[in-house]
Amino acid sequence: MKNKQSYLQNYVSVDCVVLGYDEVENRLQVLLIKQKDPDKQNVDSYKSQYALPGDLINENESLDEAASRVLNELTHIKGIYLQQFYTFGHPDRVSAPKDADWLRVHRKDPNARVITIAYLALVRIDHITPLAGSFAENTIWRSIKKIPKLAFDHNQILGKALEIIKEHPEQHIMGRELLPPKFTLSQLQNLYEAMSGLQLDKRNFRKSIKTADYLIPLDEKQKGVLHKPAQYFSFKKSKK
Amino acid sequence: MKNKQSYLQNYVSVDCVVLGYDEVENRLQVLLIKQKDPDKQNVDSYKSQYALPGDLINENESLDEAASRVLNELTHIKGIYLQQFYTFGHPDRVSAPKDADWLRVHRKDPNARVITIAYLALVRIDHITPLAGSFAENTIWRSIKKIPKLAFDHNQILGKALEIIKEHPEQHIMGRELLPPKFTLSQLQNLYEAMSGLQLDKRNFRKSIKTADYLIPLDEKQKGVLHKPAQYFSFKKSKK
DNA sequence: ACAAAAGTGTTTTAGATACACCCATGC
DNA sequence: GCATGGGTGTATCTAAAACACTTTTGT
Repeated sequence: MKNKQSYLQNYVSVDCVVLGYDEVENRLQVLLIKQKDPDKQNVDSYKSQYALPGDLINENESLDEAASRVLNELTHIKGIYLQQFYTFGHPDRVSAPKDADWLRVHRKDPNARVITIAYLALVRIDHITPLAGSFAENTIWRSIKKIPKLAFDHNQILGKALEIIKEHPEQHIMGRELLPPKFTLSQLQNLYEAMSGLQLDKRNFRKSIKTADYLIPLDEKQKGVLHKPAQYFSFKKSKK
Repeated sequence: MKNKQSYLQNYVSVDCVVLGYDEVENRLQVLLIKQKDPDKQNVDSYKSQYALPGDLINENESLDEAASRVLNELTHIKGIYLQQFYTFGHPDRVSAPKDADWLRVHRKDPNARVITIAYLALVRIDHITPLAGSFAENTIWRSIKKIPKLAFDHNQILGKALEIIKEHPEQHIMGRELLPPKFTLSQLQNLYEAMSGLQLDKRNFRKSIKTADYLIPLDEKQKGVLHKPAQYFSFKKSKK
């Protein structure tokens, strides 16, 4: 019987793709952290990079719990729904030269392989206020149209996340509080458009969302707008 | 800066859900291995169990490569397409009493956590002949309707795999050689039915698959059948 | 009165569903 | 001639797509 399993252990991390819906600009932004500069005296030529919030898992937590904890430690975001979507484990995924400095400072064994389970979350961008923590120097929202070069293989991870929400926008809208408790149908349509990247016809959109009966019409209208005021709606509570 | 990552390493494994389509019985079966009995003198009360083929990953292989290698080592199956579908990492996923004996024999640290990336493959059951290897004592095909109790959390992993193919049968049919190179439309319909678990109407099925143009009609018919001979078809080569 | 977004219906098209009989072959 | 599975068409329903004008408010 072979014994090759004896010492073959690996680092395991989680990475979080947090997409924030910016209703005003009608676009999705991704939450990135800027890696903290370590003491420059010790580490020459260190260049901090942007990265997805992510870190190694702890011993007695599930992967889902790890994702929540790590996101909280780096950005102080709490209580959002994170969904696992893919696992990245190429042997070289953290061994690009651009990442060497960070690893040298933050890992006992900078050359070790790291396998990462990627998570996806969608939030209202004005609903949470990230606050950098742990090794995050600060946090920023970046439009998904203008993604900088990220640490490790994070561009690839983000790309896969964006594919997923484009394919199934509807699955990521209900019950995620991406809109205020009371919203207009135009707001909802804008959200769908931002997620799918498509333009939708107003009448057809309204027909289709009324067929699927997500919505409760409210006895309340917009006020103070310089056009015909829109009716407000809210989501039905999930049927389960 | 915290250093908690220092020694926190984990075992990482891959597990393969290989589903074999049995055309004669028109059903899907899953490939299981029977864990090899170690020397009974040393390990009392060892009970071998059925399990999905899976093992720890090696150092310099990608996850996809690991899945192929592990499957080959345990069953001598080669060259089939394996697709990652979910990662299971609950801290207790390998710590049930039923699994303790196996771990004691096969792992340096039997209490260590193991995170596993699960893979899915679909094959023609008469197209491959598994041959047990490594710690597999033998291999068996079991109908997905009658799954025994499996090692670790493998029942859960298999359940998730079956959900996935039920939801998107069409994605797992093209280009997987689940049928002979020449096949009849009834054979194809049976395959869809086995994968989706649904009964389909013959005329409607034929209409829909001819709309989507997967198929090349061949100038060849069944021979020797005691009914009207069916025309053969083959798949178009993938368009890419 | 004008600007700005809200709101509203009909027609067309395509795809999904339901359904029943004749055909070619081997024995 | 009979048993067996192969093969075919139409009517209906539903969902998606295209498309333009009137309404209500604030200024």
